[in-house]
Amino acid sequence: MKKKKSSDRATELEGAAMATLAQIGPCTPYALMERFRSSPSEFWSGSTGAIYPLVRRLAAAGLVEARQDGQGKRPREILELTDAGYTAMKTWLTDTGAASRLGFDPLRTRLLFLGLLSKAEQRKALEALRDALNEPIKPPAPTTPHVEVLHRAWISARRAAFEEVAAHLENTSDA
Amino acid sequence: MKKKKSSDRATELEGAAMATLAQIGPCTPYALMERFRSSPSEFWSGSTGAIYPLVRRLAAAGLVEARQDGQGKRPREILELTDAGYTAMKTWLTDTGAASRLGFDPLRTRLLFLGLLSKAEQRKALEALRDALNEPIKPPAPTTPHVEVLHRAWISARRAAFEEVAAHLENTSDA
DNA sequence: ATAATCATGTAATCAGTTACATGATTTT
DNA sequence: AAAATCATGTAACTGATTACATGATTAT
Repeated sequence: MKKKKSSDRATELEGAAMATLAQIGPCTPYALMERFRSSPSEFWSGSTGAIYPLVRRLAAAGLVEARQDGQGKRPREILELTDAGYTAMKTWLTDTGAASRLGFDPLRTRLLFLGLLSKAEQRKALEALRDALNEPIKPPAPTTPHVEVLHRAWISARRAAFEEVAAHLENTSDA
Repeated sequence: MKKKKSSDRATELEGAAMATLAQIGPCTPYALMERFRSSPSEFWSGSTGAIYPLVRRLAAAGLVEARQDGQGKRPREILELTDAGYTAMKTWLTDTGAASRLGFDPLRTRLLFLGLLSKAEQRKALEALRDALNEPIKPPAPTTPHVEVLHRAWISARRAAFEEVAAHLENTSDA
C-alpha cells in the first residue's frame, strides 16, 4: 500500500516487466525471467539477480501482488499486476518524452568513430558490419506477428541508417 | 604497464572515451566529459562520477597516460592514448559482434507493448509519438558533417521503423 | 535413473547515477 | 566585483552483472 514510488517514474526494466505481466497474465518470477531471456532484444540478460530484486521492489511499491502458491512442496510465487501497477504501466507506456529519447546502440556508437580508421580499414570494417547486419535474424522464440513486424522493421531501419552513413563515408575524401 | 585488462573487452563507454581521445587528441578529463555531455546521444550523462573513475581505470590498465600539467597553481591532468590504448580502441571499434547486437531503445520497448492499449488509446499514443519523433532535432553542439549525417540517418530510420509498426497496428483488427 | 527444466534466491562485484564539495581562471 | 566556466574529485546510492547454491518436478 505504500506508494512511496508511485510518483517516481518506472525504469525501463520495471515498465517492461509490468507490461509483460499485463500481457501474459499472472505468472511466476521465473516465467517473467524466461520472457526476458527469450526476447529478441538482447539488452537485458534477464538474470535472477535482476528479476528477483525487481519483483520485490515492485511488490514493495504495491504495483504487483505476490501470492504464495504452495501447492505440493515446492514454493511458488504467483505475480499479478495490481490496479496501481496497471496505471503505472500505462503511464510508463505512454510516456512520450521517454520514448522519443535516443537509446543506446553499439552500431551507432561505432559509426560515430569510424572516421578514425584509414580508408582501407574503413572499407573492411564497413563490409564486415554489412555482413553482420545482413545475417538472417534468428527467430528468438515463439513470437507474435506484431513482435516479428517490430523486430524486422527495426533491423531494416538500422540497416538503412548504416547504408546511409556508409555511403557518406565512402564518397567523402579522407579526413 | 600492467595489461591485466587488455584481454577483457572494453565497455562501450570505455571504447567511446578512447575513441574520443584519439579524435580530439590529448585533453583533460574535464574536456572529455564535456564531449560526452554535448554529444547527441543522450544515453550517458557524462557525469564526473562516471568520467574520473573511468579515466583512472584506463590509466591503471595502461591504455591512457595521464601526466600532470601543473602550470600555475591549478592542478590539471592531460590524458593521452597510449599505443596499447590505440590498439584497444581499434579492437573495440571493429568488434563486429558487439556492433551488430541490438542496443536499447525506449521507443522500441514501448512499441512492443502498445497492443496492451485499447484501439482508441493506441491511436492517441501513436499520434503523440509521431509528434515527438517529428520534432525538429536540436543541433546539439558544433558538430562535424559526419556526426550530423549519422544523427539524421538514425532519426529517420527510427521514424521509418515507427511508421511501419504503426501501420501494422492500425490495419490489424484488435487483439 | 538421469537429465532437463522449473523455481527460488544470495553474494560479490561493477559501472553507472545524483548530489556534494572545493577552488582557480577567465569573462563580463 | 561578480558570474561563468574550467577543473578536480568523493560519497551514497542504484540497478545491473556473473557466479554460486539449492532443491522439486517432469520428461526421456
